[in-house]
Amino acid sequence: MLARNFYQRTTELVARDLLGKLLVRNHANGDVVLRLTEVEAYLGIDDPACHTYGGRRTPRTETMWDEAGYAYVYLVYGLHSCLNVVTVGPGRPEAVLIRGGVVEAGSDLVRARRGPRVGERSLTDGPGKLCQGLAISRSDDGVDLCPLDSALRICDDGLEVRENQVQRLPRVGVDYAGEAASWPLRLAYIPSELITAR
DNA sequence: TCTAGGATCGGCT
DNA sequence: GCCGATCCTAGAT
Repeated sequence: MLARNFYQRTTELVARDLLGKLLVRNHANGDVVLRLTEVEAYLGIDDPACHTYGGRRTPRTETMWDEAGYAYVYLVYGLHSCLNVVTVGPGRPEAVLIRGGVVEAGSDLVRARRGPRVGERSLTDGPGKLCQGLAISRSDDGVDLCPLDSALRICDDGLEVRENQVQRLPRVGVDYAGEAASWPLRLAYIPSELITAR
């Protein structure tokens, strides 16, 4: 279980340390556990790709301006939800977008939500897919991730992610942000069995 | 009010 | 690899 102070650090550090952690979703229909494998950092008012760039403060982004350790969920393209974790603290509207993970428990439930024809690999390998599979929607915006009984929380089961298992890549889908689109703020966790070169 | 555009996905070529 | 779906959000009028 990650405590508040885990999130009250620089966004890049939080993003790095979220890799390999477990996202736990409790729901009336059952629980789902997801191992986080891909995240993306959004650095607040100085980041042209971020929703709060230039100090923008709107009803949608209100959660980002508040305390760290809360879920910021928004809708993109009018149809997909995206889950973010708010970082740093009040007045510093930064966050980490959860882009992908691997289902560790509850795959039947995820499959039921994602559809029978969806392959194992594509169950939760994108921000919108992940939210659909875990039944995360706009109504989860502002949910506190820190309480032990939270319906949405992030746990540490002790898995260590070494530096050579972390891939740093440009962010996706933010070409409008100019040079900031190429900042290497997308972090991917490469499980050791997939690392061939060294 | 009105309008433009989007932190994506899945189907099709 | 390309393209359309789809509707909320933010900024302009």
